[in-house]
Amino acid sequence: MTLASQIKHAAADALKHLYPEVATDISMIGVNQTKPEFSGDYTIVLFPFLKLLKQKPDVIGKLLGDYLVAKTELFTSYEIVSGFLNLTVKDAWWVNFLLNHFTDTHYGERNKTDRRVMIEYSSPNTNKPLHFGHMRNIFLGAAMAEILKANGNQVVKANLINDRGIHICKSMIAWMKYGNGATPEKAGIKGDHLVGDYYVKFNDEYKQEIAQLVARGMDEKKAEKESSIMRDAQDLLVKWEAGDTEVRKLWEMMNGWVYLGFDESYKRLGISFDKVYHESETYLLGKKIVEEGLRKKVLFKKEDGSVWVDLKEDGLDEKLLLRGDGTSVYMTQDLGTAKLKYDEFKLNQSVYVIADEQNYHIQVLKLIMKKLGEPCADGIYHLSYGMVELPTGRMKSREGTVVDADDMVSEMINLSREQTEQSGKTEGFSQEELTKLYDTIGMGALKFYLLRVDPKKKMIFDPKESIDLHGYTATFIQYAHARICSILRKEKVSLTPDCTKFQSFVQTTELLPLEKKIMLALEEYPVILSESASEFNPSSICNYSFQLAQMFNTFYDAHSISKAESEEKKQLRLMIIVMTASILRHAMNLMGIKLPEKM
RNA sequence: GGCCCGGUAGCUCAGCUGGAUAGAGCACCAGCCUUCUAAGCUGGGGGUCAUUGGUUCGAAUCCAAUCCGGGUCACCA
Repeated sequence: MTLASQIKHAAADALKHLYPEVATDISMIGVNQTKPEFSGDYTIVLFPFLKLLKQKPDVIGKLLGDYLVAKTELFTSYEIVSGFLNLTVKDAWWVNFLLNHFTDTHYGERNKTDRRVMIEYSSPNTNKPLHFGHMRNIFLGAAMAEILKANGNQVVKANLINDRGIHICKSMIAWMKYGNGATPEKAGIKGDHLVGDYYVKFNDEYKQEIAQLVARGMDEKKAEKESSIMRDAQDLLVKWEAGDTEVRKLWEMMNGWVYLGFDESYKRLGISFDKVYHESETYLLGKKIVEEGLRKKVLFKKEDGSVWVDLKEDGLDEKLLLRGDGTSVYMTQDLGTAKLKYDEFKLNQSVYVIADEQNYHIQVLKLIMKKLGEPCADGIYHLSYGMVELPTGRMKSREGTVVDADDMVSEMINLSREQTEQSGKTEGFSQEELTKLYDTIGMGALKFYLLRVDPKKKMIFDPKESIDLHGYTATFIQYAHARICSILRKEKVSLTPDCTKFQSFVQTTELLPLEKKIMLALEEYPVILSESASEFNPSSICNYSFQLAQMFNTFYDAHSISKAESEEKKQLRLMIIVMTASILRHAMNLMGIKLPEKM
């Protein structure tokens, strides 16, 4: 149990003893960290009790404070300041806490349970390379997977590849018309980029054709339908659905190029999946569910043969589930995949990392599953995140106005190299070590940049401004960690000392405010970790890590560790920094960010 | 128009289960390297927490209305 909740319970017990005739409730007790301008560690707010206990805050505070100091082993003293009871925790408690946990490299984690969670993320289309927005999705998914694991869940990381549909046919048509048999090898570029270029090419040609038709006096709507290149793409989709061997062969070849490109990008980003679904393999499954729904009369058929669900009583509209010609729509395949995931892995929860523009879609998906009586319905959770936009507005692959993921990674690694060289910190590293270091710093900065913001908020990224390596960044945390490692190296203390070391430590001198401040933060980590899981928000861990690193840096400047005032202080501080480094490593590992021992 | 999300310092964001004088980073100004890594530290200026009303001992936080921005409401995915 955390210290804050121990205090809460102690206070609840105290109130029961002091006011046995009044029914006090633990939920009334607010325990916060004491503001730095007052003395004390934790504060109990007294105002909520005034009415109930019919006494002044000073009276209640004195009774409560006296009781807590006398009857618990937690506190040395208290102070009442205008309705706030500030409690000072015994130094011995902190020292004991430190001795018990400073070598625990899994501090804050919860025990494994049987709870099974799938988290689906990335889920790319195979007609274009990954861009900056996809990276937010990917890092969010990967970080949440690790955070959920650390909180005891069994996690399956899944990727659903959107490998069929009209958008892929567009790239194929453009390649056939203008490609002259180009391949990634011949062109010397990654397959996903090559295919993406033809997707852009298609749209350029499409727009031109429409412009020409409109110039000849056709209205725009009609022109969009009459466009020959669009018709070609639609014909291609029909052939694909019919299983035309030539079309399937081309489709397989071009998708193959894209997969190789994706694999390379994923590898560079340090991302992996336990299970990969392809929409081409799952899109038919939904039809069965729809037929079942028709039998159960949950769904209905219109005259033209199309199948619908009526969501009016839920405040929504009618939603199409199957076209008149019997082909499936986006929702159809999602119904199928949702059930497939559930049946295959017996999930308690199925998390979808998808941009907030699809809030409505997922809401409807969940609702339909519920109406159909599918048990997977309750477990569906949409981790909805805001889009990454450019200062000029949304990124559009079609128009080629995107920040490319591969380019961004290269730029970040370059930037970290430049800054390292500039500050003359390359000494003592081999070329190989430097390459690794630049990757660690560059990728760390990139991941942190995208994870430090609350997922549900949209972000604006200006490509003209490079991502900073100072201030609220991964670099800052990495630097603090490297500093700690440097001290430990010199003191010949392992990053993960064996737990018997320091056990003979005895504390005789009072803890300094800065020492206690860091310990307070260390103690809080488990709460941060579990909240970030329940709220599906990695940014709170970024925030916490930055603050902890900042506290260390302040401490580092104010007090020496190697040359502490006494051997006792040195031992204490070594334990503090061992645990600080350990938590920073743990927290950043969840984000997929590595912390170097030297930089 | 209906529904959903957002609006906090010049910029990017924390804080939101109501609590003490609203916090960081960037940028700007002034200091700090013969002493454990200055990718750092200390201090300073900078705020009508979109607006108005309500709830109460107390509101950035809860409620209502309004304004602004975005998303969505396809036989696209």
